[in-house]
Amino acid sequence: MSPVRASHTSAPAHASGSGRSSGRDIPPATVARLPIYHRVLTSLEESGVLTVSSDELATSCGVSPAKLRKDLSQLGSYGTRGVGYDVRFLAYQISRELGLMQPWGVVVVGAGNLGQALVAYGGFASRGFQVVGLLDSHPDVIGQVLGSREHPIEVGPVSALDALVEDDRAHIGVIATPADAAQDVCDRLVAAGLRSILNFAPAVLNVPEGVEVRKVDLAVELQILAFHEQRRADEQHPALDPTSLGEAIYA
Amino acid sequence: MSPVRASHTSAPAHASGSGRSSGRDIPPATVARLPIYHRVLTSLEESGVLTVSSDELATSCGVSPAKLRKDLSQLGSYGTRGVGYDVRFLAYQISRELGLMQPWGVVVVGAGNLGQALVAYGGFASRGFQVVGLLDSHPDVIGQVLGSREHPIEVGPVSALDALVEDDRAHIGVIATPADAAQDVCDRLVAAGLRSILNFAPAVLNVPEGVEVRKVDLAVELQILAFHEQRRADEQHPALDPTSLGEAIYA
DNA sequence: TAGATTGTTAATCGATTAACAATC
DNA sequence: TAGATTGTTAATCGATTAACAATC
Repeated sequence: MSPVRASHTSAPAHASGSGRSSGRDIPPATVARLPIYHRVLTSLEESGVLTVSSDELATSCGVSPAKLRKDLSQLGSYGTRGVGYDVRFLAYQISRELGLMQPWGVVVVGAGNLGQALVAYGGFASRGFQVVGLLDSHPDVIGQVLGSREHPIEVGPVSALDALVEDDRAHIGVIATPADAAQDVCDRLVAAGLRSILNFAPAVLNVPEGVEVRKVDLAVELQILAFHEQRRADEQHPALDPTSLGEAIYA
Repeated sequence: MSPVRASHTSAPAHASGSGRSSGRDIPPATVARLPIYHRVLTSLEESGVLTVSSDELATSCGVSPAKLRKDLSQLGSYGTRGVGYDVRFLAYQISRELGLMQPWGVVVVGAGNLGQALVAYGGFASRGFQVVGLLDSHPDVIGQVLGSREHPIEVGPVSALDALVEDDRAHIGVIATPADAAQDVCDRLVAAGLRSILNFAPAVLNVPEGVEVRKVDLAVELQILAFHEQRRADEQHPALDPTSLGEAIYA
């Protein structure tokens, strides 16, 4: 059985051009949307849908048809004028572009509430990512078996990092520690050889050139929502701006 | 004791111009960075730092000095040429702009792994957000007491939503359900009157005009990292592109 | 052929950057 | 006054959008 990467068996005959995805240098904004397209396409595929137009797919993905077509055109000409896109083929091309043809190993550092929830969540395994390590520095938690019933995992020491990377088991590092430990953990991840980091800690990370850091920050998201929430309140009571609020209330 | 919003006691004498923040219509990209500036400023304030230059603050926030100054200038002229920014005053102005002068109530729907981790996390309360409800539709979990030791919370039925919004206790809705329940929960949140939603479910939400939805998606973040990870692998083995990989390996 | 839909172009919009005049 | 640093301007860059020629 040859690896999936090598076989283009799922590509229909109208596959255009090179196997190597054409465009090169895909805009970051496009890359950030590809996972959505991929998920919706996978879902359509499971529903037995064979073809979609850019209009239909765009609606399902919550983007404009123009944006969708522009994005997809970055990957190549995978649609058929007058017909639309072959669901299965397009899903395949996007998964190839995203690097989903192979499973990536994820090591989570920090086995607190968040780390535990992440490994128990199932969100990793379901999309082709495998949790290859759950590490913590606290002696009390090391050795505990956490994770889900299907994917139990024993908490290891942070010192296990190097071996995981060395053996090509870990490819992506996830920081799920408190903020004050984040930079130190980040430095260890980079020192171990990782170049892809997902940071859940509310901290700004310093990384050398070439390291890709994505950040997920609950407080930031809530504060952005608070901003809009306040805007709405302001609009409904335009007179009650902070300068005059005191007088307005206590007049 | 008058409400904090009404008193500008913390503003130093050099406060320029109106109490109402000047610029209006702050660019979304700027709004998204304000929480970072605010957090770093708060941290500086706690360290007893009185003044920062845009260069120092920018470095701490991981942005360029030009971008920082541009962002801050959207709020007003809160700096002093030749000196820098008064840490306390700037933190105050940003918190006012972000709507952090008042506590916002957050209702979390979905008391599974993720929902539990969120309410136990402490990330809410620490930044002026209060979890006013943890709701679920599953009879087994309703009534359970979850959350942290400091902030225990009983799981309630989803039907409790309307009262929470009606009583002005809930302002932001968080969706922590599986993907297939997300749209339904979203519809209920909107119907109950919420206009600010944070979605952790891997689903595209349809919302009416005027509703602000922020999305946090673990799988999306990981797939973006996978894309970069694959790019790096491609660069190191340029010959082993998918088209020729089979032959290359099995030659 | 007629109808449908893609892929691409050109225009617009917004965000970033660099440079510097204003000014503390 | 001299040195430092902001706030703003203008240039650049990237992303979005609308429109349509290409083509199935």
